[in-house]
Amino acid sequence: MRKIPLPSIERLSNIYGLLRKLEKSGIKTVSSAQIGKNINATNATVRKDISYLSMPSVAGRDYNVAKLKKYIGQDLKFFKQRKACIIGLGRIGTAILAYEGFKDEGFEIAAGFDVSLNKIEMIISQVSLHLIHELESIIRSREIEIGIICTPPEAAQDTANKLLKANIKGIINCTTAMVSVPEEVIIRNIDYTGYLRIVSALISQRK
Amino acid sequence: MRKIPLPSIERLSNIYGLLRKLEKSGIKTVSSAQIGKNINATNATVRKDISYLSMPSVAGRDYNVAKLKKYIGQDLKFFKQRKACIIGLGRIGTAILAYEGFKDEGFEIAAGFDVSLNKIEMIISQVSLHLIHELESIIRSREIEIGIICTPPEAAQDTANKLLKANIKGIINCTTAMVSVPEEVIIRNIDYTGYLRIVSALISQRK
DNA sequence: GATTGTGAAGAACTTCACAGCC
DNA sequence: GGCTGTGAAGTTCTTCACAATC
Repeated sequence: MRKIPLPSIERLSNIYGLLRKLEKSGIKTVSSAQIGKNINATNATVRKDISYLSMPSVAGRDYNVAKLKKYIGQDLKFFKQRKACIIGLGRIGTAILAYEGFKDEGFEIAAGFDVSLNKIEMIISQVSLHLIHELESIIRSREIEIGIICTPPEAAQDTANKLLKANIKGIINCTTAMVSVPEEVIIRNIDYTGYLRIVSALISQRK
Repeated sequence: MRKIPLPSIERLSNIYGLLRKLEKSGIKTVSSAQIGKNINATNATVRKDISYLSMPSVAGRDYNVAKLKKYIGQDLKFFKQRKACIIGLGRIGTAILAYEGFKDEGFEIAAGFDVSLNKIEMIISQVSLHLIHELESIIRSREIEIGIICTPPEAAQDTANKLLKANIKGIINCTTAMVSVPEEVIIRNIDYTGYLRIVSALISQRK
């Protein structure tokens, strides 16, 4: 298996999500064109993406949903359960905390952190909640790989630094602040304002 | 001004967000390297991005924060106030509804929609809330350009179709479902599970 | 010395186009 | 006929490298 281009990894991740849904609704086969329509890509792009996988080829007919899902899962290591934690238990943090769907997808929210003892005591959750100063030791002891930052924007970089110290492998930054990390740490930003800006800019360009 | 590449538009949007923060903290100038560090890009990329703007060039010294911000805002049309609406008033929908920061960024949440009359009556918000069947008429009459889908995933495509019928220009899809739209409509997905997957896949590739 | 600006080179990604398969 | 698989072509994006500026 050669190195998969980054955009292909992102699309394959999306295709994987699509295949899960198709499987649940009992659909057995799917074409590159159908996949493309769902993930907003061309059929050629989809086929190329799939060609990076180690899946043995059966040209000429639609993809077998279960098989394709298996190979994406295998090559992108989705079968390995990963642990994440949430830092900052405001509205967004608690919304993510309450979401039940992660487990089913192979992710476990293994801890939540906040600076406020009050919040930690008040919030009802299956997830164990802790004060921020316990962050490093808990991440290390529970082998948490991904940190989801939901703090106020002012605290974002500081939180990221704490995560880096605990040797985190990936960060999802849900604040409006930009956070900088060393090149080897994976980071994605989920910033509603940022998305509104990008959509707005693209709307302008269209005309 | 020539056509700006899409990745450049995304980065310029982020740079704009950064400049806003720098301006607020009283910082007057910034270098391409500093910007790059904040948005996770190289200095060359940052300079290239900026070169697409209509800003007159002053080689040799750091960028003037206010001036750069002005030109990005002008060229990407951030000064035009845009209206958005939220469809689906669950946890995420109401969290976005409650967020105060959009107005300050030139975005107005001009309406919220849900299928449940109970929710519409119970939720306390400055934003006017309506039943879903009013979607099209309100989008048209209030000139809403962007729809933020926060419904359960099963309802996502259906909601998108309704938005398309109302001639929406951009969609931010916050469900785990993939939504397909015609090419001329801008769409971005904010899917926590999807981001976890992508981060997870990239962590695997790193090793 | 440190910075920007930018044509040109290079790298990465997408699409084409058609052989091969069902 | 409609599908996949893929080398090759084409396109887009990023980085280099260095002149110009402060």
